[in-house]
Amino acid sequence: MLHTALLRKLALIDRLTDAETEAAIALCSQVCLVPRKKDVVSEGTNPDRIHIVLSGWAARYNILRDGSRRITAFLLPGDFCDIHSTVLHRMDHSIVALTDCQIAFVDPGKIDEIASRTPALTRAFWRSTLVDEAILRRWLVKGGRSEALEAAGHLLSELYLRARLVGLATDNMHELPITQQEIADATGLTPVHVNRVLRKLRENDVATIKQGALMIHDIDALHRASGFDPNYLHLNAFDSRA
Amino acid sequence: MLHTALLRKLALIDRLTDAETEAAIALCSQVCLVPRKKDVVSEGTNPDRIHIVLSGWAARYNILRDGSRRITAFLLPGDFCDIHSTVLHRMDHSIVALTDCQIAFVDPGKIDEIASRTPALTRAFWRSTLVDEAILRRWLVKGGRSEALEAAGHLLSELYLRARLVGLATDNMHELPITQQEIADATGLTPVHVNRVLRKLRENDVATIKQGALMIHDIDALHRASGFDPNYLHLNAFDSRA
DNA sequence: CGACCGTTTGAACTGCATCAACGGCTGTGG
DNA sequence: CCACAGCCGTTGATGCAGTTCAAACGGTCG
Repeated sequence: MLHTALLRKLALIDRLTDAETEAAIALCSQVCLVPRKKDVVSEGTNPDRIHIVLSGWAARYNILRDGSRRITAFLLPGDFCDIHSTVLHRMDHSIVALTDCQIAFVDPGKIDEIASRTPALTRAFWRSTLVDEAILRRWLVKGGRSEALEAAGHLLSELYLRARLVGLATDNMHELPITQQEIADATGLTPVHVNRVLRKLRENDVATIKQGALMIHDIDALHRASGFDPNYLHLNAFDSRA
Repeated sequence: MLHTALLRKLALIDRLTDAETEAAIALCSQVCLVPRKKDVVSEGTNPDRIHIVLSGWAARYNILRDGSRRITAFLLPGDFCDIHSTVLHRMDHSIVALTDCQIAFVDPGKIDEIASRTPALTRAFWRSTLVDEAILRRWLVKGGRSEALEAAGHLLSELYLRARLVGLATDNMHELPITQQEIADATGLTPVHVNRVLRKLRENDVATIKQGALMIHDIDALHRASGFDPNYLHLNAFDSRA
């Protein structure tokens, strides 16, 4: 199903009733295809639709003054592109499809409507935004002049876990449809150095990227090498609530 | 007034009725003093209160594996410390008072109550979170291996503007009660290099930090040098709404 | 089969880190 | 009122992780 990933993600975040689940599915009624390399939303525009990734991978990015690109988030199936535009009027960054993507576009009014009718769903959206913020903080912590291997390893750890969460990964591998250039844009390294770091991971039998797939040989070693602690993804957010 | 900064900030974000303003003021009824260098909230805890900075400066931070500290946000008067804890159960970072601070602590239930009674205020809080997220993204963009002068200059530009917004700055100067070490922790540079960068700004008659105050001699030069574009702070968020 | 895109490897360079020391200001206790 | 301690800012010398430039290799698609 197209909306599987979204429901999986919401289910992880909060317990939803059948009615709320229905409401979430209803959001995905209008779908468009965005081909690889094309912007889903562009900087400076004020989109009149909220976008949700249903299939494929996308990325949030800014173009820097020197023309290079900085990726600030990877968007997997189930992720919102721009709830921001419900309240902030202008995109301060762009979103590009890294693979061919199926994107649901939703009338912002519908979100407002949900906000008033199904509070639990609102809380789930709200929570999902806060998790996005936590991920951003973690990227900031990992990016700031810490070692290149740590930054890249951490990114792989996060993507692997997030892919698993929405059902995109098996025990020790998943599709990783991103180039080394894109890993470089996300970590702030050069593609050349990303290549060397990935080679080291391969040589140490930690993880291998081949033909668009990530194979993890030793997840513990990967987590150790990159200081990865999944707590920041707040996966058990609702388990611990009364 | 203690709550002036909070009201100024909310007023910038959204037009509020008198009743909503009253509700915001009511949030600040319980205040405690947190002395400089003491944690307001600590990582790993699940605070049962939401905290709002009323006076003084605070910072969000994580301790890295090597023992160093990474600051991920500066909190000025009017800023929320941890709305997160309304929905996410566990702090994945700490918050420390950089100066002696007056902090309002609010029962999370009160926030929920406001959410149902005064939707405009809820939207203002929501929007303020999204601005925080935008600031994080910008830090990520500026931090990722761009030049040290750009990173430091951008931080000063942002702090100056944010200080002005809540009434803490005059035309070309404001109190900047943070050490070079703290600028280093925020930019991912070493204190030594921060010092050299600040010297360069001073020598070029761009900006000077002296005795806990930032004097800006040439704001345009500062913005140019650091590629600062205030748009990401979404200051005119509500002006452009219908 | 050629063109293109992404990956891989090498060689030389550099911005920032690291280590180390000193100077100035502030507060504190004798 | 002075002496000392501690914190913060400043400056110099050296080294390295990652950049930059350049070139070759392999798969894939029209």
